[in-house]
Amino acid sequence: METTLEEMVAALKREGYKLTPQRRAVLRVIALSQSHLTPAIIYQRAHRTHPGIGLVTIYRTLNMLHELGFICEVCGEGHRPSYLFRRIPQHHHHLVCSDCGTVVNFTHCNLDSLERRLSEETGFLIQEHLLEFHGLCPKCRKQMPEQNFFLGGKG
Amino acid sequence: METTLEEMVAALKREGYKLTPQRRAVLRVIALSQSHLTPAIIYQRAHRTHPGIGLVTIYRTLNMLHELGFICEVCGEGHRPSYLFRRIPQHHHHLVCSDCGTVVNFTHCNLDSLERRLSEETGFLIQEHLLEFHGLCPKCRKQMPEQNFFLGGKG
DNA sequence: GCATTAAATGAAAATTACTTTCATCTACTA
DNA sequence: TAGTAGATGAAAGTAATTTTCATTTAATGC
Repeated sequence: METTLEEMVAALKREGYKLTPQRRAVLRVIALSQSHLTPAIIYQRAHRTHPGIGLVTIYRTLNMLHELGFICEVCGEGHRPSYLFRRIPQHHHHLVCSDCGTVVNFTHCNLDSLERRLSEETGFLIQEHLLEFHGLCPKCRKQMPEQNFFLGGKG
Repeated sequence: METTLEEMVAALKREGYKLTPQRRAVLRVIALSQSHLTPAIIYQRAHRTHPGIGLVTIYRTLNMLHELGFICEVCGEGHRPSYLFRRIPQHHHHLVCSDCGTVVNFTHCNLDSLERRLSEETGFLIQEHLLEFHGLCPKCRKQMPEQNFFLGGKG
């Protein structure tokens, strides 16, 4: 069901990539986190178990993992991309905590009928969609009770 | 119904901003385009009617317009942000042509029930969502008939 | 119209995020 | 265990954006 660190390792080898300690370190950081991580954060963490790792290696490993489909990009309104272990292989989207960064996956976006309607109305050939929900996870919600009154979106 | 260039100009003045020829040039470029534009493209176009305009001014004007809510950001999977005249003031989303960049707005995303379900299931307080459809507009679709066979999303 | 002034501008430098280059190293294969 | 293709990291390079600051100018009041 859920992709594991071991499966990632196996896939890397299968695809002909070498399994270096640096790559292991990056994989570990990604597989252990429930949040979306920037390259800089991944670098910091990987550095703890593997001092001497270079930021370049982080970028290269992220590219590789993205191409292999093991990580997702979180977009969050025009800022720099951050990355996330793709725990479930099927089509899904993310519910992102804007405070701590925790991400919950959800499948069944039910956008098919909307997609069909838009396609008919506009003549567009729709190829993909991007959907993300942003808010506060239960923990962060408790820590900021005043925020609970703010229910408005961006309009 | 639709926001006009004149309304933008009026709002700027109302908010205490000065109406400089540079700002006029940027407003014009944005109001005339049906696509999302990068700062670099806006710079190029504004340069035609106002040679000597600096790229810094583009960035500053875009920030201002974004804060005032006159432009939307288009995200498109982790790349650099590009901007778009917010023609309709209400909550809406974008259908973006991945070839020519033309954007069609649509309201009624019908995400309320999904949002409620997710909120119940996860305990998240959902504050906003990000939704974009990407595909080929009718014109570009005709120009690349071979693309019509590619209907798969990112899975 | 004209002086005043706070805000806006643009050149240049600084910053940030990322990519490329290249000499060295190392995980894997035979 | 040697050979080798692929991986690494330091350093340089690139691109996008921001900051700094001296100069200019749009709007206001006279």
